[in-house]
Amino acid sequence: MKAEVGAFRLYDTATRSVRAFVPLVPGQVSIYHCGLTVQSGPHLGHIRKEVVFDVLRRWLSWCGYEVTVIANVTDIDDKILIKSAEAGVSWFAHAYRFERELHDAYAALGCLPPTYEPRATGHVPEMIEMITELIKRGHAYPADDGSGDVYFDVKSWPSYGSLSRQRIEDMEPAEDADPRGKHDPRDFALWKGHKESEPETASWDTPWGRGRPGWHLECSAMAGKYLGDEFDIHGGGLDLRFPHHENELAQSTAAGRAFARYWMHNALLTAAGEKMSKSLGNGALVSEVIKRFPARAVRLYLLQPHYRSTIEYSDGALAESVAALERIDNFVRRASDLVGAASDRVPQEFIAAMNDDLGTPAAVAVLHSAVRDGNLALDAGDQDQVAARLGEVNAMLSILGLDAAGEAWQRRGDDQRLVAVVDGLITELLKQRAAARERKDFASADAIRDSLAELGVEVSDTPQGPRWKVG
RNA sequence: GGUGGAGUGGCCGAGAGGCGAGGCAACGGACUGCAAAUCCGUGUACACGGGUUCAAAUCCCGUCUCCACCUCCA
Repeated sequence: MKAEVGAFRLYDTATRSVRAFVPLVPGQVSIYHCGLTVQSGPHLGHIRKEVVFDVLRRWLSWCGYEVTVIANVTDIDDKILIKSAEAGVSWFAHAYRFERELHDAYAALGCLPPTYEPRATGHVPEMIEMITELIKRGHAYPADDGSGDVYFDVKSWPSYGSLSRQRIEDMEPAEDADPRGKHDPRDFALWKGHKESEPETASWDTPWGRGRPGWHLECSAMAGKYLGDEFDIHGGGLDLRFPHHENELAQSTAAGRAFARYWMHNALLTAAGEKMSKSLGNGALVSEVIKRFPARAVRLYLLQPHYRSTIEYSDGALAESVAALERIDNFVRRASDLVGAASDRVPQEFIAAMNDDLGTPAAVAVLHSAVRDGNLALDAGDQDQVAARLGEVNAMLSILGLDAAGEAWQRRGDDQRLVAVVDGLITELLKQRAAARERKDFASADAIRDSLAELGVEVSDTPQGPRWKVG
């Protein structure tokens, strides 16, 4: 364990305060965060959550904890059924297609895969077990209207509303005002009875008739199955706090489980002043954004603000991150050329920043300052200092998931022999340019540089000789 | 109506009573055949109005604007 237990402090939505993080089991951390409903391609807001929890996981791992991360996939819900029907494909094909897109998006943004990613449809027995327990304890009831729905009885659970600090009496009545078989309009569905209009494959047998999982229940059931009755951190976007997380908390505790010890919510990404969302159709799809901006710069863009601050999406700000990352990469390249590999070392200020509720803004500032000091050492030709700063920069980049050589960014299929050939060809051209410069034939030298530039190869002269990169 | 959160320089974005985080951009300089990269220098910012204090972006009161959630949104 590199870090002192309790050194990491985390904002807990349930208590609305930053608390020392003390895990349930010493040396281990269990995290559950709500994954996506795979009804359409992920936008930048969705992936912000993945990046935030990826950094949390990397940080806790660096601190020496053994981290288990469970992120579910909601592969059945109203919207999946509706959209798949519109598209004329089966609901499971529709869900799986977007599940794959989600995986592509995490990988593109350098997120390590969760320890396990359970699907809702694979956990019906666990849900039935939980509903049975809730009915037995008097906190749930099958609908009176014979629909096959099963509801949670919010009035039977006095602490309902505690996570979001809302009182049942103050809640706005539901818009549709259709009480169906509910005892109270605020009761929510644990299980949804099968409807004639829905495909037969989208329903499962239960003691209450055929039907399908309710959204809230599936997370409680899966968190319980993989992390146990009590676990450390439950996360998700701020918009899930109510009703989703409130309902999960109510169900799980009403079923006799202690559930999450800390609730962590990331703020949302807005576009033109409004929440980026699937329903508004204003989402910048990850797949589109990474065509226009390097994915690592997108990740840096998402980590420069604190995870609890709203980010107002802008191309301009993203472009700034591209420039900032280029400066960091330039240092790493120049320093590595000079000193080769350097041993990792994480600065104390970086540790302090990360321990303070995952303070990535201050952590990134420490990174920039190490880069500046490293550049200074490079200009001075101080190899020891260059190596020291390079080791720090690499270590910090790795924790933030921004190290270009890290496993999350490794592209498969790069042909190393082809890379060697290209390097050889360009080096040959650079030799000719050097010869031209030697005889002060700058016109020829510039012509070579210009023709390489047309191919997208940027050449720059350094004290160690010419360097090239694909810009 | 209820519950949270926000308004900071040209831009992005931290901080939360006392030396102006950091980045991007701009301008000036050093270096360079020219560039690029890099470094150095240049800024009297905290929505508005009051108040508390030796000292307020930060605390208090009021006002304005914006965002999120209030039954299947990350």
